Amino acid sequence: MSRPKSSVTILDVARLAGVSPASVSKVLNDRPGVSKKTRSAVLDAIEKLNYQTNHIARSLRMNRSFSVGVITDDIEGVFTTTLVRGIEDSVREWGINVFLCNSYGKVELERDNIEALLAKQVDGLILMNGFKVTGRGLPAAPTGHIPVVYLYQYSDSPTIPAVIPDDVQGARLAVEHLTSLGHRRIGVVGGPLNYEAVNKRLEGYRQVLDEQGIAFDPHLVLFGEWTQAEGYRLTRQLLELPEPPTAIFTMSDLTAIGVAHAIVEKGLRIPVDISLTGFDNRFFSRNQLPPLTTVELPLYEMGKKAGELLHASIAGEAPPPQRHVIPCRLVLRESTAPPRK
Amino acid sequence: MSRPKSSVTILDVARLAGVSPASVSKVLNDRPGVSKKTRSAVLDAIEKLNYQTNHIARSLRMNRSFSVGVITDDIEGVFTTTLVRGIEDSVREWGINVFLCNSYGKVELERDNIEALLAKQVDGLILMNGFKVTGRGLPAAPTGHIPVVYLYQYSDSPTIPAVIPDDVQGARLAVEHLTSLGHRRIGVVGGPLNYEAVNKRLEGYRQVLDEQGIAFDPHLVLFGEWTQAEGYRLTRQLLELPEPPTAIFTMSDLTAIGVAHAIVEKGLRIPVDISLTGFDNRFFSRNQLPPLTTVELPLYEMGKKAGELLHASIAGEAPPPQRHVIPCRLVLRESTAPPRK
DNA sequence: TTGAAAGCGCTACCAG
DNA sequence: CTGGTAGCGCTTTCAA
Repeated sequence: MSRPKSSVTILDVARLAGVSPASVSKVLNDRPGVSKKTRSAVLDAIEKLNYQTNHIARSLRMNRSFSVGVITDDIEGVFTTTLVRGIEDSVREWGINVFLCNSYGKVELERDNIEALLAKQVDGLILMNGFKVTGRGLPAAPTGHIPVVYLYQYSDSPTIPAVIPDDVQGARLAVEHLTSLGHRRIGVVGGPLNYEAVNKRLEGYRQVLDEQGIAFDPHLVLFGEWTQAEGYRLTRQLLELPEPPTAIFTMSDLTAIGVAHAIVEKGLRIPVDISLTGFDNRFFSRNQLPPLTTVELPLYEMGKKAGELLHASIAGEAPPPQRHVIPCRLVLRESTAPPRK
Repeated sequence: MSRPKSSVTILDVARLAGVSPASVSKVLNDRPGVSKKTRSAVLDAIEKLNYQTNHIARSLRMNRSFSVGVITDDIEGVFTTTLVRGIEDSVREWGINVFLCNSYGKVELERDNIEALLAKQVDGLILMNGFKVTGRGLPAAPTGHIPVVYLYQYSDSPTIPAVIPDDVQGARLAVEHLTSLGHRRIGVVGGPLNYEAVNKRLEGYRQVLDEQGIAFDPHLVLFGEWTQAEGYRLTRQLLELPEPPTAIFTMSDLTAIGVAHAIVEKGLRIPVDISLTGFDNRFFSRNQLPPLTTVELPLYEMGKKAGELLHASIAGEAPPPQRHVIPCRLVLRESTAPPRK
């Protein structure tokens, strides 16, 4: 059960260098007040002994663990790993490691995870969500005095900053692209209306319409589940309109597959007869026939931002507790073209 | 920089309960040698003060951090998160948390990560891989005395146990299903031959052929990249054979999409004219037309097993340093049927 | 500039 | 069964 304690300590280094442990510590932490001579002696000894800091001891003393916790509702969610990669890349620069926990979206598990992470003395917490419907209030357990940030998750709490994609701007990107091509009748195949993201994207759509002087036609915008089947169903509806759209703005790449099926089935061609845009830039969208023009979510950047925010809070710089909105990017492929005359 | 140390310690508990810190510790750790009375007094005090163990202090004292490190080559790999979920679920039972690190497949980064994790005094390490070509030797940095296990990664090191899927058995599942349906000419669209998994799956294929008294026809088995395009290309080749196969065993679901394209393009129907099986059970395989019969990789179970193995090693039960092969599962859908007579 | 010493919160030994 | 106490490896204060 107990493990060998072979490791060399700061004391060993001090002895070899002929100085005190205090000086070694100063060198290790780049603190002032140590002579060139002492410094190099210490460095030599560290090298010679292959000394490695024991972070546990340091953590106990400093009351700071140099680790943060990340709790996700859905570790297998399609957006999760890119977000985590961003977090990891940003905090690693500060010598911080991340504990990853999965809560399966269960409150009790989130509570257990928070408590476990707190006991491990994490310096901060990121609560993350693949695709959450609406904003959320406080975490499932009190998080004490450590900073918390929400990632891909609207925050209802005034004290907790949230990092989210700019859904309004993302939608604008797609719709502006379509209008600039000359489209005036642009259909919308959206997700469920109880998603904040769906409302934001709708807002972006309407903004562009307004700016272009295009009247909003409610028959042209339909909402439903985030599925292929739903995309198919809604699109059939759209195509049966007396005056069908010449382009369709879809709010998810997965749904867009169903949209494409319905279009093709109707004997129409993409993009000649009808243009199509997706959202998310999932891996398969480049392999669609034709390759799908879509809006890329800034997942990696969001993860990085969340890490930076958390680090800033840990370092004491209170970040403005607000929404941090990260812009999306348009990925042009071959599913869009000017409308037929 | 320094944070408030509001936390209540074991000493506070001891004082309130009117006992010694030693007794509190015993209660906390379920150690024998404490009377019912003392025990309940302690429990009361813990409750009253809302005491939370400081794991850092405990770790320093016990030389054991109750955390393990997981290093992955590719955090965004399609198999990664399910593996991690398995690990997490298994080690959580033991009060262990996981540090997740991404090495991008770079040796230097793996080394840095190992060193950082060692400094954090992790109790063990799991090195994980999405889809690695062949076996690997030692980790990129010495791991000291802590146990290491490879996950989804063949091991060339006699001292490091590896958890891998049973590719032979998985292939057998698919091919036996096909032969039991009556197929005798079964084509193979495989991945690159330098992958261990590809060779194993080929072995499974040949085993079943042998058992069924079907002659191995080298013209029927083709290998190439793990892509859709390659599946398409190889299948066209297969279909131009003087005596084309009545079924195709594909070694990845992604490739199978290309295979299906080639079949349909040729005017053949799945499964009426030709049966098709995939491998991996990726999320999209159920949405193929027709839904794809495929072999599911036991990713979650593999993660669990790796966690268990690691925990056993940490607890001192030296695990047999060998391959731990986890069986696959056949997912029957609609892309397979008896051959036409 | 240096180092002696006091702990951080906990566990484990050992004497009562 | 109980509790006093040493000490895990480190940082930090403070006096020299």
